[in-house]
Amino acid sequence: MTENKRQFRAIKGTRDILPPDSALWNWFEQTARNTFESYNFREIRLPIFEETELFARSVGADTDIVSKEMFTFNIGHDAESKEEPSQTYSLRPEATASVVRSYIEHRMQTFPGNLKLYYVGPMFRRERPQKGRYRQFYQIGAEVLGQSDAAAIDAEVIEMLMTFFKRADLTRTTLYINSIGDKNCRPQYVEKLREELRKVADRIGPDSQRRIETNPLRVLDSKLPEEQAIIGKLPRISDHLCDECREHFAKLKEELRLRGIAYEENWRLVRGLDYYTRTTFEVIAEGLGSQNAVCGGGRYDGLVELLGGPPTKGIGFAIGTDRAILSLQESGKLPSLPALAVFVAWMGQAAYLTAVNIAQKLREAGLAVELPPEEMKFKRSLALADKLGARYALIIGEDEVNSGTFTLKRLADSDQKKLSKFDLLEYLESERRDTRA
RNA sequence: GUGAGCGUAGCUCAGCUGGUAGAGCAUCGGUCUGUGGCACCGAGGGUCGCGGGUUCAAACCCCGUCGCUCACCCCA
Repeated sequence: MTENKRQFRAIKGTRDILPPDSALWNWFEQTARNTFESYNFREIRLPIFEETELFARSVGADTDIVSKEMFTFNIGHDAESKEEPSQTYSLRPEATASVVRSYIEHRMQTFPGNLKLYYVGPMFRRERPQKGRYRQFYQIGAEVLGQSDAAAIDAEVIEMLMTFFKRADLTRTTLYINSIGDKNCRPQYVEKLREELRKVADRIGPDSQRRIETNPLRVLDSKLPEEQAIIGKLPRISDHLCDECREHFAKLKEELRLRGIAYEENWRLVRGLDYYTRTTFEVIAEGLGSQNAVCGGGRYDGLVELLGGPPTKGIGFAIGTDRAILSLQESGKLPSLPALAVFVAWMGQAAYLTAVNIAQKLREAGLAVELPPEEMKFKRSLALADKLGARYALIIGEDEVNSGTFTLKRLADSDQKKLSKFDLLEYLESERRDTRA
């Protein structure tokens, strides 16, 4: 094998986010941060790997995510690392488990009020990649943990989410909500659903048949056209919620209405993670493939206890950044992001010193400046400025050096003027303020 | 894990019934020693994903393999 010629490439399901896309990503994530902080959420930064057991316990050992989609590795098995005990770790497939682990570890129940946290970062699932699905993908998520399970919390979380989408100009989305009951009423419903499904088992596909025993709720989620009529006649959880859950769901809808949040009830909306209770919600967007959910979330009142913490209520969501960005790009409604402001077109060694100095000044003033490291032919210099998308070319040659001025040329319309150093700084700074606002 | 489609230059693609590769764009340079976008000229860049088979001859046909894409499952 001649390994020296081998081309390395990003491994399956991972990808590079290159400029100018990276600017769009930063803007999107920054918009989320700004929105969330206006709701008094604060950022938590978490490890990207944890003990495998944490995910098994929280997400659910029988879920696809844990049973076959985690990147898991062992350390401490070889002699060299004998200081550390043998451990099995996994790259996080989602972040709620880590937030809850951190909540318990740092006794955050002693923090004042409801704890409102958000996170931004990569997640890892070993699935077959397709449109809008990657093995390393990115999520922006938020969680509220505390003693209260008031429907107003659910509503505020959803309002915040939809407000963010609006600010990011990710419109043409649909919010679906549902309640899947709690540990009192859901098991009864699931049993009833199972009974009904057994009666029609011969008329549904093998996947759905299998789920009758493993996870009857998932049958409701089936997309097979031939199963739709049958599914439509199955008992609905909304008719089988206990009084508390029914009231909570009614309250949520009332809260959403008074906040002006448009939603659609979707009795077939079930979520794949074991820890959800009561409120579940999902946002789908246009311009995506079959993976069209850009956000999923719900309430998880038993999770903190399940992981060994005090009785605590919780709710949260996770936005799929890759998909949201994809939808944004498909919509064509992209924001105009800061580009190169000034290209310094200098000629001759006499101008070089001036060029270096003014570049420093302009950068200090917050402008993006490109200073060619080597002398270029003037014509090529302007051509390059154009190709780099600069708004201005700052021309410094013999004339300018002799007269102590600068020639500023606006590339868009070729408008050109001679300015003193003071006027130049003044002019560009005010121009920057105007375009930023 | 399952299925389908596709792999020719950095990108988008052409290449007829098999005769050992081309265009546009992009990049770099020239026409053009202080004025970009245009035009013209030129250059670099490809073991046609890889391996095997059939054939006098394979980018093209056959088999295998790898990769990518989309879909299923499931999920953001």
